[in-house]
Amino acid sequence: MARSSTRPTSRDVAHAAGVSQAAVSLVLGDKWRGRVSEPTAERVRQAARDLGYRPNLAARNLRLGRTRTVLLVVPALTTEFFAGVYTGAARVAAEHGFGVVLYPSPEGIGPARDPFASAQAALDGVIASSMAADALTDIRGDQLPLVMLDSDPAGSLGAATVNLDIADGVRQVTEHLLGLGHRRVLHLAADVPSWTFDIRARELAARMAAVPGTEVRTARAPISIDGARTATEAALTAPGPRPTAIVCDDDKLAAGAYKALRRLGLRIPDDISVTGLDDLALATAIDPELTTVRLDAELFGEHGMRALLAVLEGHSPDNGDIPVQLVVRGSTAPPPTP
Amino acid sequence: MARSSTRPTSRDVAHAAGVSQAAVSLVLGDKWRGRVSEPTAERVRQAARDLGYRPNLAARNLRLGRTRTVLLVVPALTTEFFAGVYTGAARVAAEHGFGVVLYPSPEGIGPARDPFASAQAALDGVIASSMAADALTDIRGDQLPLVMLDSDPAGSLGAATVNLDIADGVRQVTEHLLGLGHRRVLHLAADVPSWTFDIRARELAARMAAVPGTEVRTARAPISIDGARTATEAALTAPGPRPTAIVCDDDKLAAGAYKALRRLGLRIPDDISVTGLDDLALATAIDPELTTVRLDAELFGEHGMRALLAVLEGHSPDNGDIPVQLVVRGSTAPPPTP
DNA sequence: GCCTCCAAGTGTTACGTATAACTTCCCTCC
DNA sequence: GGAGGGAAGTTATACGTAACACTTGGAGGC
Repeated sequence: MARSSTRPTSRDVAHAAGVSQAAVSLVLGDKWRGRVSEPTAERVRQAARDLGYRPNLAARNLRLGRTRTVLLVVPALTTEFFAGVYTGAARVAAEHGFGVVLYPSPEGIGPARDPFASAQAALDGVIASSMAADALTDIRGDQLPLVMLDSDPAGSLGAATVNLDIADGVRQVTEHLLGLGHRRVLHLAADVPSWTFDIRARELAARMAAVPGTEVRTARAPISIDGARTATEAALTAPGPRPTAIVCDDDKLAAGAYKALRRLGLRIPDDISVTGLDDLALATAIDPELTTVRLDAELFGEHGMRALLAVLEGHSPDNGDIPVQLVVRGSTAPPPTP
Repeated sequence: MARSSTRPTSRDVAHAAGVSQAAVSLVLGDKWRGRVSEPTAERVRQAARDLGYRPNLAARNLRLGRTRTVLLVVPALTTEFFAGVYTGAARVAAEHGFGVVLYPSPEGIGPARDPFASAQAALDGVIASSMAADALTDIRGDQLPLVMLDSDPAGSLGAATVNLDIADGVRQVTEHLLGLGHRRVLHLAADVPSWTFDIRARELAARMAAVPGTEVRTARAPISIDGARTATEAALTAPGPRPTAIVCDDDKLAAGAYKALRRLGLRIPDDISVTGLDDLALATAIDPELTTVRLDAELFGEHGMRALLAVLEGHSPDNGDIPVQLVVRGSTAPPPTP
């Protein structure tokens, strides 16, 4: 049969179909109406099929000077949420003929390796989570179009930002707890420097401060179940009146709080209420099911991709935070009557 | 806002350093010892730094005819486990100057879109989970080197396979339960056609059949907490003697079983024991903590990558299943005395 | 003084593709 | 019967890089 070992090129297809390489490019690129006759086009397509021809992407990318490929930089840890982000981004990308390549910034210690060295695909642009901020310096070095997810609009050096309306989520949580009668709250905060966590603390403090006689204490923990358990135990065994509710920066922290409370013999929600943020699968796996804020990860990814496409086309993306929704489940109730 | 309209090329660097493009290529490619003097080399490096030069990967890939990039095809659903697989594979890849690109096969209905169209990077090889098997036909069409993860060695059409020793994990679970005195077991099976699940059923049945007076019933559920809850409730309210233990195909199914048992008013492990498989974060978030089989996802990824590198170099990879380890926690105990 | 050898480069080419510019042939219209 | 025009292609080129083959200017050997 044909020459083996090496992949067939468009020239091989051309030879097999008895036409020039240019004709093959026209036909397979779907730009042949009025330039190549239908029978000839069919002959080319048949030859391509017979040879199992696949265009060489490196060559195409070089020729076109663009790759229709975009990099999504995400933290390696919180995988469930960012799987949703990827799904949404990839869907929108596919609609526009783009591909998405993931760069999970390694969760080990130390700064992320250069994402461009690691994700060796040639790229048109980058979407980056602010939680993978250690990779950011590398990225800014390049002049690649960049969209930041959940990043401080003021501190993003001119990059476009797409944000979930976390502040509103925290507002909903706070109103919910205040409405139930809670006044002493423990804030179980993620021990990760990131704007998206800063904003939680700020909003919670502001909302609570607006009501007289309230108090917010803060405990910091790494984002892991064990870390959260330890921090919660320490906070609750400290002197002073016990909080009647724990507001957690995310669902994983809430799962850790559950374990601490169980150890301390406190019942949820009778003795103490707990809230999360994310609405992961975890939230309905634990008992009682967690009152939390649902973040629509896929919608987040879709908006991120759309923003990047806008930047690539020279428009400025339309901002506007993505709404989030409180989901009330069994982990919150009025505080115990003393 | 110096919109440098085009990215600098190696020719620009050459011009800035007063040398030829070839010299730039030699210096930056680290192949210059004895070919370029040290002062000149330093001038080139400085010019590259000044201009912010980054080699065009499309051009390099085209020239070299290889990309040092590998595709990892994973199912979009079970993200935590495959995050670990990615981490391990990426670590080994980096040691050999390779990059890894993820293709999470879309979890929607219908066959996966062509991964090569979607992950538009040019590729040297592919590692694919058998759980993303719907993408497999596309892959086999190409002649790309392929390594399958957790796939039937006999049915993989000659592709190399790397497998966890799931059979041994199930054996350990079964011995554990038999040792505690359990004789009637419910197998909560994943309703997903995949060799890795088939093997669980086969091994469980074989081990139980070796002991007289035992019985295995099977319930099938999609891999979701709600699906597992429904299936478990149905199985436990069916007529006949109630099983004293539930063996789940993975941890997520076990979480669903927990919810069903709580609804039915059955205590774990006093009334009924439960086991999982994976050892996700979920396993220690639920109460009581889950007895399960720890799969070392990172080690799995490392072995997969090593196997692919071997194939790329023309060797045949050394097979041998990856060991797994039973982790006994609070969800298993002797059956209740009647 | 001539040959050889080596260091330190330069000139050139090919990788596979997409497309602008050109050619050829044939048909139509005045 | 010549001008014009469209259909159906082909030829030629550039994208940015890596590497082979070649040049040049001395230093050293005999």
